[in-house]
Amino acid sequence: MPRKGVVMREIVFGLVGRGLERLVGEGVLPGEVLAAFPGAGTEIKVERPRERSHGDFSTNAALVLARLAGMKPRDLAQRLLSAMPADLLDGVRCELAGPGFVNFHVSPERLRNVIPVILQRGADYGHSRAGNGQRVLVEFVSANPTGPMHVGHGRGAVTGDVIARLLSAIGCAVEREYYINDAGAQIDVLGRSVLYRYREALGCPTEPPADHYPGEYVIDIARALIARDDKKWLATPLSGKPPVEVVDLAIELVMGEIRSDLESMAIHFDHWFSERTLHAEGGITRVMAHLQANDLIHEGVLEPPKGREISPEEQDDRLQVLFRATRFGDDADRPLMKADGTPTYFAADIAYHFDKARRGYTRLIDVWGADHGGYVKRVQAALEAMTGQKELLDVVLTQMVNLTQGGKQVRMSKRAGTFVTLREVLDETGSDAVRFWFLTRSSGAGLDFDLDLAKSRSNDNPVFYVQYAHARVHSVQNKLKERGLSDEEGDLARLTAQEELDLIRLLGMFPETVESAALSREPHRLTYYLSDLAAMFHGYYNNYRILDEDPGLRGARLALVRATGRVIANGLDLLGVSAPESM
RNA sequence: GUCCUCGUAGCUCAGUCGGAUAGAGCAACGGAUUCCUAAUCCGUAGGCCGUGCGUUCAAAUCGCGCCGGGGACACCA
Repeated sequence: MPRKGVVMREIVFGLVGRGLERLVGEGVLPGEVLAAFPGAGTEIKVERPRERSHGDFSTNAALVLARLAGMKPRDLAQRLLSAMPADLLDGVRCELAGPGFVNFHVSPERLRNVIPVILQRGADYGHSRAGNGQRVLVEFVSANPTGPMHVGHGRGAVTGDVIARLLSAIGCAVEREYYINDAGAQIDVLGRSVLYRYREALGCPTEPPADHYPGEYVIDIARALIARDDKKWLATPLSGKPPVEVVDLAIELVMGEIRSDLESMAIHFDHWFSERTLHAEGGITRVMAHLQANDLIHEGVLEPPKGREISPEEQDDRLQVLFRATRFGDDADRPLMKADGTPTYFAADIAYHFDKARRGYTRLIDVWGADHGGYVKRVQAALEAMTGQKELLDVVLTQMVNLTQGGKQVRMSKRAGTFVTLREVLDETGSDAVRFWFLTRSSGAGLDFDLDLAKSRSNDNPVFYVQYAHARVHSVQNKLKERGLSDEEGDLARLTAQEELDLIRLLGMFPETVESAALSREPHRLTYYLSDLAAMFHGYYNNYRILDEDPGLRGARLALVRATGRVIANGLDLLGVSAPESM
């Protein structure tokens, strides 16, 4: 009898692996085939067939290896079939199918085994060690401290946080980091914007600075500045660099808002990394020296941008310091120094990412808005230049969020200061709706967020749909007590209906869903899984009485229902969404 | 012009980094309620997977070329 807790998929991998070993031993196949299997480098796969009649698992091994063996695929498949060890075959029926697939049908007895496994492992079910203890740093949000978060930032926030949760679940050591761009030109703009509103509030208005942030929040900061410093800054000019004391207060207040928004969505960071520390601690000079020493910097003239017309006056023929990004696959060499002698944002970003690498993470993940997509190559290029490591950094890009209400689009414009903030949306719909909804699409696809639907208590609202499935699980159990029915262990063999076996199969796929969502950095896979699971459960619930009079059957169905509730709860937990027991 | 991204049912999108007869939700149409929450479910209909070539035993998936949408393209971040 196979051990409880061993995932079915692993057993099938074992079957195929041992079968191949034997064929190698018999000289049918060359030894190399074993080196790769079941790693990533092989074409040989064990997968879940779409078609149910094709079984629970299927392998293409014979199709892939037919040429190497000099045999027809079906003949090789037949050899593989007879080479598989009988001791692992308990409850698994294998057959040759199609052009040379070997299909594995798992018996109902074996399938049902997952129910006690889920109930035993509880909150741990779905967790694994597939991540192999890797140290991963996920950097996300990193919204500039120049204004409140908008919904687009929110999407990045949820995406990053759930990627981090998923990676933890598969056994990675994950840390979350927020990069604060608290140095640079946009911060000066913020400072001047505050001074402008400050003078306005004190009754000494001036012309607004050429570039300024129009939002209400700037006025709030100005008021706070008055409260703290009174008229101290009235004589300060609105051009040039604003005083540090003013800028720092502004950053502190804006970051306070951002932190509280994140807090409302239960997003916690391990590190808040300030760009200023890079400048202060010489990180940038270190990077420049390193690049210089490796002949990765040269002086050159920047090619004019291709996308727009450049007037002759605008044209810049100046020699400047460029990083040889083209050596690492980027389209152009990128500037490291501004005309005023200060480093570019890119230079700081190299230093920042190099700093991450030096902290010893085996993997870096950045979540950016899609509008920064053009930036991916150069940062990856720089990181490779600094560390010699390729593919250390994964960048996940999130597309825009369109807010709608009653079918009409809610217009957002940062320039006009009328954008709808994340805070407003959170107050309107709540964290659960926002978190779940932001993951109902792959991050690369645009997303419509319907404010009305997201807070509606209807089956059209995917959040409620899944949460309600969970609530139902508990509602049945309450009913059981209410009626004073006995809660016996039940006989799982009584679960013979097609719907029951399908539900059980789906429960068994939860761990691999978590794993694939984590490894591919695609949290939406989990969202889809939960919606499917909820749908299947609702269907089952509607067509079968859980609280049957027969205690044996009742107990079995209750176990299935509880296992389903467990999986939904675990899944929602990975999404950071609550699993209410009643609604 | 270059790079990124997307193109799948009327609409919004999945499709597990090549698998066997391409899925879901919404919308449309037809049903289910003396019953554990109808906040739910069941059924019908709907497709040249943008397009052409190529790679392969096998392509919605990979490569190249077009077509179309979105985004990014010098010392802003």
